[in-house]
Amino acid sequence: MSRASEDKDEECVASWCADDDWCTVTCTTHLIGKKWHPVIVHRLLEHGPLGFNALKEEIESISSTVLSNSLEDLEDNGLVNRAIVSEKPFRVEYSLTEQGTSLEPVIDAMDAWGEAYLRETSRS
Amino acid sequence: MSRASEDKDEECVASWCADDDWCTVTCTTHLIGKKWHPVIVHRLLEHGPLGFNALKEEIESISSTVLSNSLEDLEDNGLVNRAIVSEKPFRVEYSLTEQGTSLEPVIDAMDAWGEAYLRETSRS
DNA sequence: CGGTATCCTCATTGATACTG
DNA sequence: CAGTATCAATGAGGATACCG
Repeated sequence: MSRASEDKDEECVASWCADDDWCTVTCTTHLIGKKWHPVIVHRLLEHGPLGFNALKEEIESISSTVLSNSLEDLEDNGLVNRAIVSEKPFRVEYSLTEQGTSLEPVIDAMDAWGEAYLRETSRS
Repeated sequence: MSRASEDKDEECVASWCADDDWCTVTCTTHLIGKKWHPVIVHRLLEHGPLGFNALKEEIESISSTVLSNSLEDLEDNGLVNRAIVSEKPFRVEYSLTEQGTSLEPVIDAMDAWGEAYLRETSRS
């Protein structure tokens, strides 16, 4: 029952989102504002579909538990797709859905800004 | 001593940031990934300089404590400027620094994506 | 007005160990 | 390989009350 929680965010979206304009920003932060979410999306944008451990290697310093939880979260929100690509040697592949892929501008903007910020601050 | 913590992130930036590329995304999430940070920046981008309580009103449902902490955080990271504009009736104004203002593309992207996401999911 | 000081609760993170 | 189950530690978020 851990890999199915389709009941928690359908109405939640409506609840924490009033009709103001800032809710769109709040919405985004709720969906990808967790510590590792943007990084995961970034990785999938860069490398395409990845297996669980491959993804784990890419991110480095994330634990299985947290990666698992994060992926489930992203899956529930329709941003990431989980596909079983092989049964015998059991293999899965995580990839971005269309909605997940559409995050590219956001991630890119964050990427670019982070780079500029680091240049600014740690210029010695 | 609460309004001065200039020692905590100068080298911290270097510590959690290796030389990989993903650190730029991680960097951004560390700086504005907290729950209210993007909203605060969004508000300041929209309305320009605001006093403490004015900002609090704009955000709605944020407590003084959290707003205070968040602003201090943003200040420490050089994204927000705090100016005392009047002593007699004590008044301050929070505004974005240049670096804070440069977050506009990021916030805009989040804004746009959140809007699209909401359209997609809650289209009935 | 513009905050700070406490204190509390819950969420997130994570280490470790184990499973099919 | 691809996870899950537990449990411990931390920390963020927030209610309340009070101060200059």
